[in-house]
Amino acid sequence: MTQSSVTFAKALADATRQRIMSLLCCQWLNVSGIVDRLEVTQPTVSHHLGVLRSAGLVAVRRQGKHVFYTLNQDRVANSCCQLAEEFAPEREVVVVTASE
Amino acid sequence: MTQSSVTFAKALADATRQRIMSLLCCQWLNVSGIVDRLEVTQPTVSHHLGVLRSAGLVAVRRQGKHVFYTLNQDRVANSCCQLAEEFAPEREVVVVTASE
DNA sequence: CTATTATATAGATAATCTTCGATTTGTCAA
DNA sequence: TTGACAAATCGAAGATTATCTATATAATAG
Repeated sequence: MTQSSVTFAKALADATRQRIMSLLCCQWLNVSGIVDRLEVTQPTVSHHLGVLRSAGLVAVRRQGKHVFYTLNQDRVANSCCQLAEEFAPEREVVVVTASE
Repeated sequence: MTQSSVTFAKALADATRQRIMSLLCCQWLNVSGIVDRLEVTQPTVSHHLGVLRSAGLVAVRRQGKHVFYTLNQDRVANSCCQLAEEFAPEREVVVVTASE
């Protein structure tokens, strides 16, 4: 059991945070863009983004006044595999790498 | 974002619970057996087992006065894949099924 | 430089979670 | 049936977390 596997699980252990992750999954969005799509305040979104950032799950890019975030899918995929390795070692869970 | 993906993440979002999961990973253990191997009390272990049970992550078997638990690796592996599908849809995370 | 807009941080509150000691429930042996 | 042991539940204390409002910081336009 590693520290990072607890950190990863904690980062996913909240419905609002998972909704933010879904939004950031395949696109860059700035904070206001996230706020517009959810029913929580801007500081709440910033808080959750901070948690995701601490867990290393998002990439950040500043552009003028805006700060854009996106989910780091590689980190998510690898962390999922790591969890499976720890707690389902008799199964084999892998990231399929496109062979071309 | 499904309900179960939050439930699963919450179940893993505690270090003590992950330690219990490690213990139950490849063996059946009764509650006292878990208590002996950790530094927490019996009610605490029972509580965590209840959380894991609610999340459908453990199998339970009563044997006389003892109640034995083991981790359901299939559930863990599938839940990990489900998380990856939701939050890393552009990666492909799969459970490799032994081809014989 | 000042006003405006976007985001982060601070501080407070309420809810949730972890843990414990005490008690109850379940199971068996005598 | 009673006594002993295993596990679950209860109830409370303390810690952590989620959320909000208010405020501070950062960036830009004028």
